[in-house]
Amino acid sequence: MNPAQISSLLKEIMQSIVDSTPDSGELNLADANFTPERPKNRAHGDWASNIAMQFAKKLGTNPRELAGAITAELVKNEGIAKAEIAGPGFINITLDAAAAGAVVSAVLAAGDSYGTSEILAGRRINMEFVSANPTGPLHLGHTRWAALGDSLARVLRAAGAAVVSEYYINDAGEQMRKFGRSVRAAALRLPTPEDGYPGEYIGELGAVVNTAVLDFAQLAEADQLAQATEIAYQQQLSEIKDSLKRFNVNFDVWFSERTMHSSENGEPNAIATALSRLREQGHVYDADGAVWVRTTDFGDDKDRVYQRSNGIYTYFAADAAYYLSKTDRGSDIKIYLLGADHHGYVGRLKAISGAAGEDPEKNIIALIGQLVNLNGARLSKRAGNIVELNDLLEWLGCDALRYWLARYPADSPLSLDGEKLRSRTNDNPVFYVQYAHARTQSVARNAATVGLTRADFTPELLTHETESNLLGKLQEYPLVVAAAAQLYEPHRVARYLEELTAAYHRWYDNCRVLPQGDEAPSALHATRLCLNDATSQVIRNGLNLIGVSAPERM
RNA sequence: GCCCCAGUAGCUCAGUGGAUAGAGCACUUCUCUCCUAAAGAAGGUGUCGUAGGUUCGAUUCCUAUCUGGGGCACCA
Repeated sequence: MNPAQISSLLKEIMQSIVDSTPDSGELNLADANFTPERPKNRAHGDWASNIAMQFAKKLGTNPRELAGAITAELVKNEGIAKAEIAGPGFINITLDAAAAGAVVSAVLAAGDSYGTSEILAGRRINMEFVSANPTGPLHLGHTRWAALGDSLARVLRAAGAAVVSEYYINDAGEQMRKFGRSVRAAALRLPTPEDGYPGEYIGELGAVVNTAVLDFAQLAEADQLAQATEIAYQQQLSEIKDSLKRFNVNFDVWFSERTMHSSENGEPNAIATALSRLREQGHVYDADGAVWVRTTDFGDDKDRVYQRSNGIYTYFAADAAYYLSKTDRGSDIKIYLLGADHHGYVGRLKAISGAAGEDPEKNIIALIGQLVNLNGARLSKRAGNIVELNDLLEWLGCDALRYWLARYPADSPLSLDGEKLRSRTNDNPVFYVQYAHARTQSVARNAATVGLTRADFTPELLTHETESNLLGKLQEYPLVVAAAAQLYEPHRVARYLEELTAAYHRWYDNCRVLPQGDEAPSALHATRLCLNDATSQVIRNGLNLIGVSAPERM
């Protein structure tokens, strides 16, 4: 019996109580939450519900009395060993061992899909994250969003949403020109221009340009700039893609800002088209020679300039056109993962959404995250401690880095501690979790060598306290994935895995799976082997959601 | 000035309105002739920043306030 089944059972019972109570016509059960919780305290049973407290007042009774009526019905059901009233009106449900053990076969039958659901089915979600300028390598500042975004995309998909993950490439505008000038200078061995990009990688890109273009120095300056910009851009972008690939981060769409500036056959480009759309909606006005959008109508601090008095579109214009493009390409919900230093963005984005006739509160989800520290030191160019993603991967490995970045809520400050991430103890949770998986695999391998099979699965034999705990954890997994998806909080999966593997390790120490010595294999051994395998499966599924490998040996 | 985020154990941090607020680390002890000891067991910590409010019930929601971080361009 799983939480979903208990939930519908509770709902059924409540409905019949409501139906038989006079003057309860306005009571709406649809809004109530019937999903039981896993109590912290084992003495409170396997599952607990607070619905009696939610409804007592509305039914003109007190919580304990209502709970009594509900428990009387509950115990009539097969699989429920006990249903008790506790405290102010909690209902504590204890399952019999067979009903609790049924989760094992459910997990094994579902395999990789255990934990997936359809709760977000029909949602079309666009997720934009990282979106670093293609003018330099990815560094620590980008890695948190890469890890979090990719994990969230996986979690949302597991909940049934249609997700497009997207990287916006700022390949137009002043930063690109600056980049081009810097690379040209490097290729010609000239000093870095004022306001140019520093860094060794610029020199390397200059070398790439010289290799690609014969007699680069002989070209006219305009051609040099054009070639240097283009070649360095392509090179840098492909390096970014490589880094993200090594980081196990996938993007479905690489969206080039340039495509919105260009047009075919004299048609207006996407940015101009977006402007006329906004103008038709009546949100655009002209003042001081510039073109403005009245974003204050939609809660922004101040109106924003769309096209400057010199005719050049602002960055905001590209953002607006890009936003509309996401809608046009079929996404209802747009998720943005932004650093705290960009949260000023959000007001503008919501204003665009409102101006386009959407509901900003529903169509935009802005996840604002705190920046990452390294060994306690703030990251800054001045301090010279910008660390490239590639270096971090080399130093710490993809698994440790991704796990660490995924286990904290985005809005929580986060510090990377190199020593800790390299350590192989409880200090470093990724090893703890991965080790548990390796253990499950080792048990399964040994079972094969002693000829233990899974045929005699007998769930009612799983009666040890540590078994009951472990079963409860396995049962919880789908709830955790669903909550992580609905709250956009992938870190819940990581935290859950730490609890699950702790339960596994305790069980492992208390309940031996394999027969010892000359002992003949029994149904208990077989049943425990199944529990071992089910745990293994759930650890794998969870690690996959956060993009971390599940090693078979360590 | 306005806006966003954080404040929970000595440290790093969990905690979608519920029962005695939890992990890990650090400290002290135990447990491997037998499935991976990268593990497990035992030992004690809290004015949940402060003050009000909302209700059966608040670390969680609201208001005020203190402290720390970040943000408020015809920059990109």
